[in-house]
This record gives sequence, C-alpha cells and structure tokens, in this order.
Amino acid sequence: MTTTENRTRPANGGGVLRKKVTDAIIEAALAEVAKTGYARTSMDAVARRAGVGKATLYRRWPSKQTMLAELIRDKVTEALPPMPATSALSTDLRELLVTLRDQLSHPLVTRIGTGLLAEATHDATLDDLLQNEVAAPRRAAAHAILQNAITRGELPPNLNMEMGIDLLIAPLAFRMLMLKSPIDDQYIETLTRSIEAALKASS
Amino acid sequence: MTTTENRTRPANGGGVLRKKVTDAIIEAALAEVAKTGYARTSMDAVARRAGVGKATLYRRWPSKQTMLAELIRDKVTEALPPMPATSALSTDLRELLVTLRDQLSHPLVTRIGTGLLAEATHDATLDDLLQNEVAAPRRAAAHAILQNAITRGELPPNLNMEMGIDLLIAPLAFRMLMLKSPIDDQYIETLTRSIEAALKASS
Amino acid sequence: MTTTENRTRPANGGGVLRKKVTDAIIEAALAEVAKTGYARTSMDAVARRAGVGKATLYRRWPSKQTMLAELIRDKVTEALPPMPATSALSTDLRELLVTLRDQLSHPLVTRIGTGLLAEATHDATLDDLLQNEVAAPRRAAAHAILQNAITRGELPPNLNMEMGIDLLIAPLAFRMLMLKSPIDDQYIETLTRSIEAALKASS
Amino acid sequence: MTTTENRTRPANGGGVLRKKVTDAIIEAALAEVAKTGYARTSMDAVARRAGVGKATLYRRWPSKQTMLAELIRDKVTEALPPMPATSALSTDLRELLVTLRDQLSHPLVTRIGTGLLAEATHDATLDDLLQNEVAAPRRAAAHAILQNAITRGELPPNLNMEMGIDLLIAPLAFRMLMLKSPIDDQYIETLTRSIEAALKASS
DNA sequence: TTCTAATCGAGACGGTACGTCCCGTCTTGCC
DNA sequence: GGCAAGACGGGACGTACCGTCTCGATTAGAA
Repeated sequence: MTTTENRTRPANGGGVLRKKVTDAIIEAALAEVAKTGYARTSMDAVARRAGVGKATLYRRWPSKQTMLAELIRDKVTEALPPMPATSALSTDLRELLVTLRDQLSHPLVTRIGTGLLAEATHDATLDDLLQNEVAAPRRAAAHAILQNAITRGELPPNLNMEMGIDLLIAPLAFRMLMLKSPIDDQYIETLTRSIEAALKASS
Repeated sequence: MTTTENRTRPANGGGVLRKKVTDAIIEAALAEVAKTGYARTSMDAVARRAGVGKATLYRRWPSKQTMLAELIRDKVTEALPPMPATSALSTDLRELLVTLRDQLSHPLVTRIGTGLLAEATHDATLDDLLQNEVAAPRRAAAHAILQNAITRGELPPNLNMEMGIDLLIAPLAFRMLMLKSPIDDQYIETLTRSIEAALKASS
Repeated sequence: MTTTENRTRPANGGGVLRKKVTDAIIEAALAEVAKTGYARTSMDAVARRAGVGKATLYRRWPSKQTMLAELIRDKVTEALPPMPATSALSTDLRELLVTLRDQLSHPLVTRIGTGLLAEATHDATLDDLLQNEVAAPRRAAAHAILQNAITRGELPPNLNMEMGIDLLIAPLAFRMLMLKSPIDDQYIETLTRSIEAALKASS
Repeated sequence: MTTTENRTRPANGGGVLRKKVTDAIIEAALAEVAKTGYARTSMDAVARRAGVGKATLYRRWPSKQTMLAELIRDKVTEALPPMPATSALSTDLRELLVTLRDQLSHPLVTRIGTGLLAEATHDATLDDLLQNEVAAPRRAAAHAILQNAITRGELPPNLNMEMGIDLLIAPLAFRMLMLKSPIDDQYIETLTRSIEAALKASS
C-alpha cells in the first residue's frame, strides 16, 4: 500500500479518489494487460476502456510501471502468501510447491511477470516493490518451513538458508517464468523428494 | 546467422552489406544497451552513435527486437556452450555451475536478459531464438552430464531428466536473473553437494 | 474553414485545439515558408520553430499540403476579394488590376503560389481549394465588372465572358507567377487601355 | 545541350556515356513522370524502370530537377519553336495561338510544367533554363510577329512590346497551366480578334 | 588482339523528412 | 476538489527518397 494507500481514505475536505473509478481502472488495466501484455499495454487504452480520463490514472499511480506492478502485487498477495507449515518437512514442502505453482500459473503473472522484472532493472522503486512485496513473503514462507524442520531435527542446523530457499523456489519459478512450461503433479512429487534429499545432505 | 547471414556474402557485383558498417553498428548497439537497457535503447541512438543512417540498421534487421535478440544470441553463443564433461559427476557439476555463473554475469545478460525474456512473451520468433539458441545448448550440456553419470552408475537410470536439468540450472539462473544477486564460490560448493544428493535421491 | 473549422469550437468539456498554439504554428509555418519555399518546408522545422510537438500539427491538418494550402488560402482570402465596381469600365478595370497586382505581390504568393499549383496537379482537394477559394472570387469580381459594363452599354452583350475574364486576369497573373517580373504603373495603364479595346472589339 | 553535351561525344579513351542507356533513361523518366507527376517522381523509380543503376543517372544529370527540366525543354524544343510569320497580323496571331495551345497541351507540360516552375523558385539554374530555353523562344516569336506588323504599318510603332507579348501569350498559358482548362477553336478565334484590337489601341 | 580505363547494374551508404504512436502533463468545463 | 475528454511537448518508430559511394562485370577505343 505504498502509492495508493489514500485511495480508500474516507474523505479529507473535498477531493477523494472515488473507489468506483479506481476499480473500473483496475479492471480495465487487467483486461488490457491480459490482451496485450506488459510492454504493449498503453495508458491511453486503459483509460479509454475504463471510460476515464488519463489524468485520473496518474492521480492514482505515478507511472505505467508502478500501476502494473501494484496490480500484480495485489493479485499475488490476495492469492494469499503460501504461509507456513503444518507437520513434517516433506508435507510442508509439497504444499509450498503446489501453492507456488498455482500462483505462478495465474495469467497475470504469465503475462507481465517478466515484463515487470525487465523494467525493474531500470526502476529502483519497482525493483523494491517486486523484491519486498512479491518475492520476500514467499522466501519468508520457505524460510519458516526450513527453520521448523531444523527445530524438529529433520534438517542439519548449519543449513545454508539462502541456498535452501533457492532450492525450494527456483526450479518452479524458473520453469514457469523462463521456459513457460506447465508443471504436472508428477513433477512436483519427484521434486519434493529430491529437494528433501538435497537439504538433508547440506551438512 | 538467421537474418544477416548474407552480410558477409562475399560479393555479387553490387550492393553488399559492408562488414565495417555492421561492426560499427553492433558495437554501438552493445554500448547503447549497456548504458540504457533493452527497452530503452533506441534505434536513433544506435544509428547516431554508429555514425550511420537509420535505414542502414533496418537493412540488416527488420526491427529493434530482432537486432537486439541477434546481438545477445551471438554474444552468448560466442561465450561457447559450456560443453560437457570429464570425469565424475561432482566435478562435472561444479564445472557447469561455474561456467553458468560466469556467463550469466556478463553485463549484456544482466542488462537485457530479462528484457528479451519479456519481449519473447509477445514475439514467437524471439522466443524460439532464446529457447533454441540460448537455453537449449545449456540444457543439452546438463543433459550430457546426467547421462554420463547414469552410464557410470552414479545416478539411478530412472532419473527424471527434465527435473534433473532444472535442478542444475534453475538455482543459479533464478538467483542471478531474478534476484540480481551475486554468487560466491561457497554458494556453488554447497549447491554442488546438495544437487548431487538430490539427484541420487531420485529413485 | 474546412479542416479546422472546429479549432475555435467554444468548448465541450475537454480537449479543444488551443488558439494560442494554432496561432504559433501558423506564424511559424509562414516564417518557414517565407524562408524555404513550399516544397522545402518541413513539418519538423515548423514544429520546432513553433515550440510544439509534431503531433500537434497533425491534430490540425492531415498533411503538409493541406496545412500550407489552408495557410495561403486564408492569407489570400483575408486580403479580401477585390470586389467589384464603381462607375465606368475603365476605372473598374484599373482598380481590379491594381488590386490583383498587390495581392500577387504578397511574398506568400510569390513563395509558394507555384508550389501549390504544382501540388494541385496531384491533389484534387488542393486543386478544388485553389480553384474555388482563390481563383473563383477573383473571376467573380471580373465577371461583375464585365456584366455591369454590358448593362451600361459599354460592352457588347454577346461578349465571350470566359475569355473576357481571362483577358483581365491572365496578363498580370502570368507575368508575376511565371516570369516573376514586377509590374509598374505604366504597364497597368497601358494594359487597361488595351484590354478595354479588346473587350469592345468582341462583337 | 548544357549538362549532357558530352553524351554523344564520339570517344575519349574508353568510357563514353552510351546512347542506348541514355535513351532508356529518358524513356523511363517520361513514363514515370506521366504516371506520377513531377514532385512524386523518384530517381530510384526511374532507374529501376530503365534497368539502370542510379549512378548512371547522376553521371548524366546533376540532380532530379535538372534531368526533368532537360526532358521538358527537349520535348518543347523538338516541338519546334513556333517561329514567326507569314503574311498579315491576324493570321500570324492565329497561327501562334494554335501552336501555343498544341504545345501547352502536351502531357509532359501538363504533368510537370508547374512543378518545374515551382522548383525554379529555389534553383537559379533551373529558372534560367526555363526562362531562356522555354519562354524566350516563344516570346521571340511573338516579338517578331509584332515587329513585322509594325513594319507593315498594321500596329502603331510606339507599341509597348513587353505588354504586347504578354497579351499574346498569357491568356492561353494562364488558362492551360493554371486553370487546366482546354481551349477550343472558337476561343482562339475570339481571342485573336480581341488581341488584335487591343494591340491596335496601344497608342 | 590485347590492354586499359571509364561505364554499367546493383544497391549500400549518411542523411532528412515523413506521418504515427505513446508517455506523462496540462487545460477546460461539468459535477 | 475529482472527473471525462483529450490537447500538449517530447521522443521513438519504421519508411521513402535524395545524391554519393562501392563493388565486380562489361565494353570499346588505343596499343
């Protein structure tokens, strides 16, 4: 809630951004992005589709990037962070992988995920947003799973945490974002076992 | 050598794309990309820097995307595919990871890697190019390593190959392209051992 | 006021072409044309001189030709048509010739008159515009003069009108547009007498 | 024969501009001009149609303008100058007008006449060529007719020559080049009588 | 006949301008 | 004040010609 935290601000003396309008814009933007993809989505088109003046967009977000970043962030966030754990490492693991796959399968991610990643190279704000609000919660979940397993004694206490997290997240994320290749249950099953073994071997 | 394979066409009595000019353009384009990144690199700027008319660019490549794609492809290709193997799984593995890290560290990759990935979402030609000429050779190298290890008896013959390859490549690629985070030798060392364990556990 | 009659559209809740900007463009275009001539005037140069984006020109006129045509048409129109008559044929005649000379001496006419004429060969719209809005009113004035003289009995009623009008207009127009040669009062004086005689001889 | 006087130069050691090639170019240029008009005729198109390299054009003429100017000049010249006179003023006059009409009706004149005129505004060389080689001979013919008539006593000796010539040439030229309107025999007949009267009235 | 030098075709080259599209800002009048 | 509409300055896109330059192949006059 960085750039638009005030869009639900109840009232402040006269001018309040109207929620109805904001929602119409968001819906239009999602539709436009789904149709055209990140780089080819134009603010003019979004405004037109929403039946809204362009200034109305820029009253809410400072740039196209920011708007689309917030969109994806909200979508990914509302898809709930794949929060922690329940019982044993292998089940925690499997659950996390399934959740990740589902979230990464969301058309919004498929459509503009890499676009945002690319843009983030030149836009520190955007990069922060993606790292802190999209990546971080998922890494936190992975971290919690590993920590619990260590506590339980299922994993060695000197586990390299960063690498462990990478092992949990990277294969799925890589395959879906880079190779755009779908992932079936069999793959997840095998991956679960392999990662478990990998982690345990991290003496 | 798809779009410009004829630029070194030795001669045919008349207009041949001149190597000198092509080289100047490539150099200018790389410089421009290094400075500005993929999406923000303009053909006008490249032409200006190369001291060349814009038409001269379009005589060689049909569009900005194509030009930049070919550039990175050539750069990545000339960095030679990290071809396979020598002795034992663990050494093969370590060697592959080191090579990958070095190639992914190339500023060109850092700068425009994700940009191309993003553009590929909307451009089948570009997508093919990246998958077939950049990804495929690396996956082939990984495949060879695994196959050799199976032959040697170091890995189970029923190993899920696709997943095995992902395990080898994804952690590094993910960390460098997505997190833009550097990778030290310690990381590689631990990763090598973990992946080896993971693969052996793939019953 | 064909293509831009709405540029003074009083208001409709939003985007209206702004008069200030339009005026700046027109001034810049006239200056540019005066400096460079019709065919060599570039939209980029006009935009630059006016401190305006190129799209702002194309929002007003669909092409360079149209813009310049409208410019000259307005200039020539505002120089008011040399409307008719007062008393006797010879004075009417002299007055018309003087007015014509002055209008044809306008630097704008000198500069781009022939350019427009040339372009009109390939552009029916432009041709119509020139014939209907520039030529026609002048021919109408000449026609009125002749008609009045016929009514008064100064000229024979079976006068070939078209030819009569040509006799009035052609020598001046030809000399100024084709030969680019100035015309002094003596020339006009002699011409007046000659044309009068010619007309009266048209039995 | 200014710019290409050497194209028939019999020989000079090896390289001579080949007449066959020159003719092919001329034919192609005329065709191209007839199809497209002056301003829209491109050297590339002429070269392509002639099956000739562009340099081959520029070996013969220094610019597009010059080439087209020479073309029209030759065409108009070969249509023979409407040289003078035979007997009485009125017959001389009629003959001149008929000749003029026929020459001005030539499609080449219709097509690029005004274009050249326009270009001449910015190109002194071209202007000279048109004035000296196209206009001058016709004015000379008109001059001869008038002079003969004066000698014969048909016209007053103090006739304003320049204006007299204009009266002979302007109406036809104006009507055909500016109004692009055809001229029938009746028009010429009336015009002949009118001009004759006008000239005689030039006290 | 052989030599030799300019012409030839083809078309690449540096440039300039075209008309289009989109960004993020600004302007106008209504609610 | 927000809002719809859309004009605005700016800048890049890819195209079309201009007149010049670069090739190797051809052509004919001179030796």
